[in-house]
Amino acid sequence: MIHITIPNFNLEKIAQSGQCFRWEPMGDGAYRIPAFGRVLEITQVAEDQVEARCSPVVWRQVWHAYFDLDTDYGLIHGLIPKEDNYLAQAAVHSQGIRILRQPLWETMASFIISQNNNIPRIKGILGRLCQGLPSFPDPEAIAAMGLHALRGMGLGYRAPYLLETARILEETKDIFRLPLLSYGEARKRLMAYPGIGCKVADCVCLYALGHKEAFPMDTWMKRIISEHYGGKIDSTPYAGAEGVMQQYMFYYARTGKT
DNA sequence: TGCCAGGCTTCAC
DNA sequence: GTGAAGCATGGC
Repeated sequence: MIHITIPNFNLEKIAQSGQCFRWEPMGDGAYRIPAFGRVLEITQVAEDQVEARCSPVVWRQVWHAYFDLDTDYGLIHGLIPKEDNYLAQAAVHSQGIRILRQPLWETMASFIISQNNNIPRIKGILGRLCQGLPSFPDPEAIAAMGLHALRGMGLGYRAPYLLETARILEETKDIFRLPLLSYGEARKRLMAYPGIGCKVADCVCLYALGHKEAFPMDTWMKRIISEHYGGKIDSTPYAGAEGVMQQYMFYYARTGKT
């Protein structure tokens, strides 16, 4: 068990921020977090303080990057223009959220499944997909499940998207290439996969590849921009951190009071 | 019950 | 290049 103090770190907010779908709440601020073939048990014990059930070495080698601990979120908050009231409020409300750096394939699969879907149902599908498995099924395992089984898990019309993407990923070995690409290159390459358009590609770029300039444009963001920014948002003041601001606005719109 | 969900593909035009 | 239809499913 290790005790760690981290500025801008709130497990519950991250859990509800819509970027991860397989965290298991254990009560009293504790979560079981599966990633990279491991499971981390971690508890929020105070503001910006957690206790994690792992060794310091594993924390440093695995979870440090997962929780994006090299990024100074205080610095990012400072980029918000004073006159941008909505974003300023969203950032205050969302303080503690970090952009996770999650496994690439799981993120691709999760956001293919997320399209035109709601979060409780996404979690249900992913839970069934991992049922009885020690970790998230790799592309080969998904391909082996076949269309019928995937449909049986509730993927609907997304089943062939996931199946084809799994097959192509196996062939291309893109799992090793995508992390080496720039944001623009990675986005373009991702969009060549069936079931991955600009929004899902941006989610993968942001939540798996660490490209914080990615700004996933979903129905919530479109509504926010329409209602609070006159239909067009200027993100140049916080260039390079667009994805973080997007996350704040998304979380605020979903959980904040009106 | 009907609407909607962290959209994408296809097909007009 | 832009716009609209169609898509499976179940949470609310």
